[in-house]
Amino acid sequence: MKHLAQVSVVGDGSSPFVDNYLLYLLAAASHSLSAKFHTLVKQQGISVNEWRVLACLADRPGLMLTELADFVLFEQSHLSKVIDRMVAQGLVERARADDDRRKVLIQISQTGRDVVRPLIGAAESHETASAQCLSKTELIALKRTLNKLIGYNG
Amino acid sequence: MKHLAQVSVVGDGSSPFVDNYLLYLLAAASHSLSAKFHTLVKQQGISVNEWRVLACLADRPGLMLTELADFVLFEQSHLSKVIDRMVAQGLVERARADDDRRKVLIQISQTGRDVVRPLIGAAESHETASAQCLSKTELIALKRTLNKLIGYNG
DNA sequence: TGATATTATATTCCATTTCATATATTTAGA
DNA sequence: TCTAAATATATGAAATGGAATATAATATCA
Repeated sequence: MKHLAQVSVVGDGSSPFVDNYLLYLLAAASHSLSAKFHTLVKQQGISVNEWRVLACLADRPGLMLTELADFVLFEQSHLSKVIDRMVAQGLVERARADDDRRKVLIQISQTGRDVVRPLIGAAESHETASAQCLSKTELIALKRTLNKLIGYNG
Repeated sequence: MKHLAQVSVVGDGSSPFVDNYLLYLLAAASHSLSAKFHTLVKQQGISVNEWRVLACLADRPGLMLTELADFVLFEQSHLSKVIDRMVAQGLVERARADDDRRKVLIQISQTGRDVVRPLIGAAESHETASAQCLSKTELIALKRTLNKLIGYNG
């Protein structure tokens, strides 16, 4: 992505709006950092959506579908279809909750774990490489700030 | 979006991966900050894509299609279709460049300007509200850091 | 100049995603 | 308990998005 200009950091209401617009900067940063890693993921034969689901499930096996959807930032109906495909591939399994038979709990399979483990390693390397332009302090501050924003705008 | 846990800021390789993964935090922040504003945009009868195009064009009228696509983070073929719809709505116009008749320059129309102006105001208010949880210093540092990342991973 | 390569955009085909709604289960209240 | 409301997920139709490719214009170079 070509970022066409670096402009003032504090908005004064006059000059270009988008360049200093927080939502744009977040989207652009997310987009440009993702590009290379997503290419790598696809080369492993799994889609970006599948990677996201697997990475979340590696941390939190057995989330119900709606919780997982919130976590991976998908629409519920969308996740339901993504899970269809992943079940077909043997990456995850659906299970009904005992206490509430409406709930579908998503379990990562052994295959899923085998697929995701090396990708998590690759993601960590990629993060390190992508953030080479930041000091360790800056990176920590960035993450702290992003967490604040996420919590505040939940 | 429900952020399920706040975990350590520095990755130690053991505990949950995703919660401290930069790409996830960027995507999650982008997602949760966008939600309310995107609802507002749609209530004005324009799509999020149209808003993005108009906001960029307000700053940079007359970009060629590919440049605009890079800027708004769309695929070229996708933007071509979005522009079709926007031309039909009278929001923008296509013009061939004199110096190179392959190039299509996208011009924002007066209607487009009228539509986007109040939305830019709304976007500014929304940004201020969303970032209430940050100090002014933190917000400036965040934007500076995001710009660094965008530049480094261009 | 003529042939070839490159660049910019549009189009086609197909997968993905969303919106609205249906189905199933549970909860709350009369 | 019975009924209505609420919740969780799935499904179908329609819109959107992306990869590959077609078309058109320009650039390169023998």
